[in-house]
Amino acid sequence: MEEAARLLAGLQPPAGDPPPHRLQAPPGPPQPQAGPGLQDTGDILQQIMAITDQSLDEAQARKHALNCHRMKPALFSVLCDIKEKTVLSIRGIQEEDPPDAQLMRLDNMLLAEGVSGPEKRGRGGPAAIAATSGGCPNDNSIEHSDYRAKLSQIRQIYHSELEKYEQACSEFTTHVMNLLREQSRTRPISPKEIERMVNIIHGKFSTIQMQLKQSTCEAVMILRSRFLDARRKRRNFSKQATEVLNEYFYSHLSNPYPSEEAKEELAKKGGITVSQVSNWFGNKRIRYKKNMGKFQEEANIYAAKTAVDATNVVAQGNQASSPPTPNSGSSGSFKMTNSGDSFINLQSLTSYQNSPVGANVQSQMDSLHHVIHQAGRYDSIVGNPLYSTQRIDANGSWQDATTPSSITSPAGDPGSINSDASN
DNA sequence: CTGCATGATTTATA
DNA sequence: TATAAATCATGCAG
Repeated sequence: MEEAARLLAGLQPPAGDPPPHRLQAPPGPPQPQAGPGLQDTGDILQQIMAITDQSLDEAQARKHALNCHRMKPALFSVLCDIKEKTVLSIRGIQEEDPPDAQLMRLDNMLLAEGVSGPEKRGRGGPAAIAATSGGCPNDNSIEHSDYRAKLSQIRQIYHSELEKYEQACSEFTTHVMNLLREQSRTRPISPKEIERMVNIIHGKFSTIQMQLKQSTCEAVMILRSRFLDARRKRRNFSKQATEVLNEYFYSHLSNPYPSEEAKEELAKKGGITVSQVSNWFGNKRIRYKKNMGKFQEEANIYAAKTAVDATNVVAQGNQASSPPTPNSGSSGSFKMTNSGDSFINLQSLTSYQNSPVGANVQSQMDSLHHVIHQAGRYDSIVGNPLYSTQRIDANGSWQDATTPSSITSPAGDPGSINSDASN
């Protein structure tokens, strides 16, 4: 065995030669100082090298021949010997695992975005498209479904790629394992080494997988940012949403601050989000206050509408259909007592109802109040926002306390405060 | 193209 | 933290 080792040592490539490139052994003569045993070993090696060039059957036959070669056990033990020495140095290279933090981050993000993990098909695919193309006029949901459709597209690609990688990985692993098992008959390969090789392969493939995850994450991020940008692009609310919001606004003109529950209700009815409701009321309050003349017609329409509705509802004895009114009754800053004779008229108008006074009556009073105001003074004060302003001002409710002059001054020019629309 | 309408965002304030 | 006020940026009718 020792002799064989020495012989083999003579076959080692020269120092400068990169060892892995010797698969196709040059058919040149053996080493110059070749001895008799060396010739045999060289032959064997050469045959091994040439095995790739052979046809499969031929290769099989040659392999068999090699296995039966008289020098084979000696060569095998030499290889075992060499291996024993090199395996130690290989051990040290082994452990290099901890790029897991990033992988975890990617995994978490993909999970959070719904790309990986269980599929939740609430309204992602064709169903959502059908719903939006049908009756639902909600622009928001159109964008929403668009976003979801794109996301599910990403998800699909991700999963198919992942599957492909996994399949390729397992195929390759199986292939390598078979190869190694096969080769273990001619050279010493322990099961542990096979396992190690498998791990290496898995490592390589998981690197690819991580790249896939990374690019998927990037795609999702881009999609998200685009979606958010698109959301920033203003889209007008549906008629339904505007209707619902205006109804609430004008029927709660004395205190147009919907509670959280009311906002949710409105959001649901209008098919928009709660924060959109908040935005809308913020905009509406400020714009209404700034130029009431502009809104008078609208106010009339909605006030009359809701007043009629509420009256009908109350007449039927059903009080539950109106959204809860914050500060209804005597609570809050709203003071009805200052609103003058029209309020008294309003009281007499509404007093025919025998139902208990509650939110509905409050809203009716708001609505009717507005109508009465318009009916009484319309011909003389049409378009003058100061009239309505006074009413709100007199109620001491939600007028701007910091700029009372523009509201209370009877000679104020409505155009002068209409600065909002000028930009 | 222009000007107004309008939803969203930003900033200040209580 | 909710709201007022200012501002931004787009939608849309004329």
